[in-house]
Amino acid sequence: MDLTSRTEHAGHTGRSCRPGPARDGRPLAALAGLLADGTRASVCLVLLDGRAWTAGELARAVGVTAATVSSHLDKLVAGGLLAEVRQGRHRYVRLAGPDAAQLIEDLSVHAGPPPRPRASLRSASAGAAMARARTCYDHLAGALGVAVTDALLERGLLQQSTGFAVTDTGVAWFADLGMDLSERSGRRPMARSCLDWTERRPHLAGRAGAALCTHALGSGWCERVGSRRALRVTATGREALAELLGMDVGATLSHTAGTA
Amino acid sequence: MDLTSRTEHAGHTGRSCRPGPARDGRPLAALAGLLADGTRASVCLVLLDGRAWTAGELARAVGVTAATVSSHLDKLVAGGLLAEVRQGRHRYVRLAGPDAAQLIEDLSVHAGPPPRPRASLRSASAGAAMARARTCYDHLAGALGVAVTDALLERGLLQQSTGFAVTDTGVAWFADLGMDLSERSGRRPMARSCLDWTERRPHLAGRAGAALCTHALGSGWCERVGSRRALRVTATGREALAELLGMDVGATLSHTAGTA
DNA sequence: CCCTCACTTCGACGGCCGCCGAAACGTCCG
DNA sequence: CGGACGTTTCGGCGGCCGTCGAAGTGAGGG
Repeated sequence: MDLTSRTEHAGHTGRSCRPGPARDGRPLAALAGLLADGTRASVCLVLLDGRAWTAGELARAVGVTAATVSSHLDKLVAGGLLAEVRQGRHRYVRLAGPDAAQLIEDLSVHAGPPPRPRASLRSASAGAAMARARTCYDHLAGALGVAVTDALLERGLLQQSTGFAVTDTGVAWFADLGMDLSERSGRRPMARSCLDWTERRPHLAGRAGAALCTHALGSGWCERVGSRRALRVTATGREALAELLGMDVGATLSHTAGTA
Repeated sequence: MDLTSRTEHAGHTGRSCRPGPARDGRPLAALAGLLADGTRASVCLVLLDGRAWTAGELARAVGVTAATVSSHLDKLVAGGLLAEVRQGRHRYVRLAGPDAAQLIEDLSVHAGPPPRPRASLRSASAGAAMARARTCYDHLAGALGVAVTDALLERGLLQQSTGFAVTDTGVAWFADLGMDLSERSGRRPMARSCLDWTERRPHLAGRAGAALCTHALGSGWCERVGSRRALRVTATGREALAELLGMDVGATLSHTAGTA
């Protein structure tokens, strides 16, 4: 209530009140509050695979009642983090968009488990050890994502400054594979950097990352394993990655993380 | 009941029901929880000015008791978002670092007031209308920050791909002003893009942004107005910006936003 | 040495929120 | 049409948390 009066004050004059308008923190708090619950946070992390899940699936995945997850979904949808599609007696939800996915990713990184010292940062992307392949919302992640990104950088198809930028030759490379990166979709950048939890290294996201992931799945380079985010690189995928990017994808790709 | 039994099942075995370990959302929730309170969020937004505030100042700024703010500071410090320095009977707190500032900025943008249609995006950076100058953690923001960024881009000192990158000539330009950008401080990028609330346009942050802001304040280009984030461009600053960047900084800089 | 002041601790109040089981609602299917 | 199933609503329980005033702690200053 003290809070209320203060806000009325500052709220009406916009942001330009005298010495201490103290920009209202409630919108921020409302957004943060959506993720401030362990169950809701888990739901969002599960949805980072970029696909739509039904309410029941999510309930089982995070270990709560359908009733509980239902109310959580209400909040997440109302808060704009999730989008829903009702189909018959099913309620499908997915992340509202790349923005929401990015937000959750960012927070996850900051909240990350106490910065555990990594064994060998380099060896993780060194070919044989690249077991962990998966998707992150709509692009490739895990060791596979990092390795592909490294390969793109090495071949001059991608450039790293602050984030990533697709070079001219890179655009041509994508075009050769039937991916037109020029068409802008909303405000989404062509390339952007995404830091994931397991690798702690940036990998390619943005329109280019999404296109590459779609292509990888569509042309049989990778296939989903189980019902989650895990991927497996197929034989044709190994060939394609070797030919197109000079990557040496070991045979260890059969075991993937995140499933059993 | 089928559902029920399955849920008990999942509940007791932790969250590791077969197909999905369903990464634990609690770390994320804990971090989000820090900002999920209106008062704590307000405190963090106030601290975005990059300076250290005492507990009492913050209490007055956000309109709560000293006792209340004290407990909030405990949590924010424990959560790693704030750093504190005890000096005599004062407790100074500031944001823990650029990471924390960036996190709060990002969330603020997402939580931003319903995407209000901007009047004229371009005119806002057009010289005479650049009244709103301020700092954002440790770099220039507001219309001034955007205008300076635009000028840097126009002169080829900065390049925009996904984010920002300082060009070679840009590094030399900074060096001429006595700023050595080569020294890496931690993992902070040389240049990065920061999107602030008021302009809704990216401006220069990162090491280069911080160096420029420090230089602007140190060499008298700008001076703080009041006790908050607002800045005023001085006469010498106008000259310098005109000479070095060809900027036409109107005389309207005397009125600034955020103070009176 | 005492008074002031900034801050912290304590206790208590109140409210909000996540959780569940049970029951209701719709849809799909046989 | 009736039964199964996914989802939602409802009621109620329990716990956590933000808030304050009052008392306590400790540093500064006269």
